[in-house]
Amino acid sequence: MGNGNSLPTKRKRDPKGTRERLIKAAIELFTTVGFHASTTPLIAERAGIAEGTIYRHFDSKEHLLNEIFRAAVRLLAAQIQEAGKLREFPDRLHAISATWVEIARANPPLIRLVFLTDLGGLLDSNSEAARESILNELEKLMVEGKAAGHVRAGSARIWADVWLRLVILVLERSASGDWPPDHPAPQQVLSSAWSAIASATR
Amino acid sequence: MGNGNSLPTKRKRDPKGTRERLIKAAIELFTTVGFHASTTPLIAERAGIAEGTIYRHFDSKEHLLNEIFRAAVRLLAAQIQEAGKLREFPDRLHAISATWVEIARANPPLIRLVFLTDLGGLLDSNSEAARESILNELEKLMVEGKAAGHVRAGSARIWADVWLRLVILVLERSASGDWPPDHPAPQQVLSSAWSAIASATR
Amino acid sequence: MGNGNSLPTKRKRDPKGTRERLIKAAIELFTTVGFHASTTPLIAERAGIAEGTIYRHFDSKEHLLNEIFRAAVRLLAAQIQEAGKLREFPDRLHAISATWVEIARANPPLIRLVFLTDLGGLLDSNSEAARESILNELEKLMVEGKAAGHVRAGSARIWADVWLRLVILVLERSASGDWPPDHPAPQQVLSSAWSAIASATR
Amino acid sequence: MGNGNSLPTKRKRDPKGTRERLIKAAIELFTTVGFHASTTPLIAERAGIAEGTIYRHFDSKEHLLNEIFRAAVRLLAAQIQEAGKLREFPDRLHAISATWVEIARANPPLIRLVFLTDLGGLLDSNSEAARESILNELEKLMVEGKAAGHVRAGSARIWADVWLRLVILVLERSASGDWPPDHPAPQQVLSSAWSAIASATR
DNA sequence: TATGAATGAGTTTTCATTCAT
DNA sequence: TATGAATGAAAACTCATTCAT
Repeated sequence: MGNGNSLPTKRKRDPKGTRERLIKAAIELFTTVGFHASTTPLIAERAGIAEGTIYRHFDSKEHLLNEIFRAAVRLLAAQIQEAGKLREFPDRLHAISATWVEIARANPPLIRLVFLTDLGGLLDSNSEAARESILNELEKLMVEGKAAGHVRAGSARIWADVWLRLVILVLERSASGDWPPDHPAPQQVLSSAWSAIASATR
Repeated sequence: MGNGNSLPTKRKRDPKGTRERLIKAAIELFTTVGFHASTTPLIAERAGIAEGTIYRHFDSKEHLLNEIFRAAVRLLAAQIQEAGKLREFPDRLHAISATWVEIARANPPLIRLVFLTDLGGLLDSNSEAARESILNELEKLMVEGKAAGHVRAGSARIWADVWLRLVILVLERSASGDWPPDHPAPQQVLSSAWSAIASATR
Repeated sequence: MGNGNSLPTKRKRDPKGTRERLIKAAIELFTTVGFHASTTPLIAERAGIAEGTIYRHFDSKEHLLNEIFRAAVRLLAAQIQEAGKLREFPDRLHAISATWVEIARANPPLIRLVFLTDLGGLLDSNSEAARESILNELEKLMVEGKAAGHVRAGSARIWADVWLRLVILVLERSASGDWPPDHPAPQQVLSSAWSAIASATR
Repeated sequence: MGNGNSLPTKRKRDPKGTRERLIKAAIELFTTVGFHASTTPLIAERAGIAEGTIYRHFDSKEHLLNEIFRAAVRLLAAQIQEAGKLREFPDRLHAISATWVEIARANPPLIRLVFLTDLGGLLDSNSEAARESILNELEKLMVEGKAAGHVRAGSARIWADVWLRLVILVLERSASGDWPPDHPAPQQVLSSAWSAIASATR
């Protein structure tokens, strides 16, 4: 729907941004129609560049995907690090989910790429490791949360996964616009996610 | 390698079974390597039939996928209906998850097809409706659960989704064999799923 | 030069011969315009088949080349074997060159493929071995020729190569039609080839 | 304005030499990997210049090939002229082959380009004429050799070709390093080449 | 019903060449 | 003169689908 550009017949030079436009077009397509349906002619057209130009910037379509993916993961993982600086365990989880939700609203494709698009078999080992790192970081947090008596008995890894899945639900709906900032659902689900992993402290 | 000859050395006739074998091969491939990587030559080879034979039974590869998908959904949805006959709300949820976990262990591809494989853009409207029906049925259950004071405040639909996502986590690990029947994690996560949606009633 | 076929607009089925026509078209193109200029669309068009059909018969363009090449080499090598049955050394060489010249006249592309077309880097190890086998067989002959006092001092391998190069000159001109059967040059050059390797017997 | 940045970390200026380096890189690549595999990115990289710079010096890749080829042929043809000054016919042939062998050892790519690399279809008419000129010059020599009773009966053109082919064998092996200066084979083959074309006088 | 050779549109990728700087 | 990002036509190859048998 409406990409504002309109350079008909003779596009030739936009002083800067070929690579940026390529990445933007690719991430949008990958996260909407999927990797296979994002053909190189389509990506090029959406980016307003020639098909061959893709290969000046990336070795292959898979390489393009992996580079974009890792950049996205890095951004999200950085938020976990940042939250680690807070004192209280629940505050950390809040901080992470809050920032991620903001990102989901500001940049839905990024969230979709990392959490919603099925990239099975397309990610290289570096990318898989990057993806793992998110769960690993969350797991570390959960270990500390357990030590502080906040988290249920059971594997910290599992609670990291449980919490993440419910957060992803929130991100998904936030990214789609179904749950705008003033909607009550995000808070409800995040609170529910907390209940899912919290120890039944009295 | 073309053995153009015709020495029926191998399999030739299973009077009943061409269609079954085709479906089995397709579901296994779709859920392991994905729809695009499941090429018709590959499906045919795995099913032990000729490529052209696929089109005796299904109009297209997408049609094949959709038929299989709907059959799988129907099976799972039936368990919800079945559980609806039980009196107590929590028992119903237990019954559903328990049966699904059994299915996941007995027939991992089926569970993968419905819950784990990304089929974005490949499902027709009938199939999408079938998929929706699972959430719709769960939602109905949640409505009743709310009426009985078991479920948190908030949209029943949301709690259906929350509960389902955590159950899917269990199904995923059960289907993969990571969590065998005697593993404690399934019970922990299912209990966690209940906490996620349960009202804090005493 | 004029492939006599003429099935316009709607070619569809020629009861037999797809593979044969493909091979014929390929060998003609490889030996006239070269491997790189023999594009798959061109080969297909010349063979009167669809481009994709090439790949039902051969894994790749290189595979196609190698299969054709080896078949051609086998044919030529067989003539050396055959000649080995003759008693006298000079008769053997005569027999080989005579048969090869016949082949060159009857099937110029075959000779071109083996001896004239530059296939550097395109042949797989099997094909290279096949090509070597021609020189190896000739070398064996030369060893016997030396033992019988017919061949000059020096490495038998070298005299095999020397003799072959001059025979190739004859084959080249015979294949091109420059030297028809009644032309004196072939005999002159073959006699010259003999002088090149013959010991200065008194 | 030069290039905006300015960290002359690498090579930058060989005031004289861009064209030379380009030619050197091209001839090496053409004669080792072939014309098609000698891509412009590769040539440019090997020459240490930018891809676009090739087109400052040559209209096209084919043009580049042809210019190089003609320069090489001119060098070799000059040796024939030079040898023409000698009195005796056999000395002339000796002189030519000796100089060429030296060139083959000093500059293998040059010899490969003219005699060994298959350039079918890539040479323009000027280049073809240049290539012909070598045979023409040799033919003239052979005509004189016949007049002096040194050369066999038959077309002088043919004996030029016969002699050349065996000399090429020597050049090939000398260029590859298989036959170093002290190896006996070159003399044997050159003597054999002489036998191939010499009249059976005496 | 089953076959499998044949199809041809479509895919990713390469590369000689151009042109604004 | 030199650069190198951008181009776009063309290459090899794949695969869902058709159809004569």
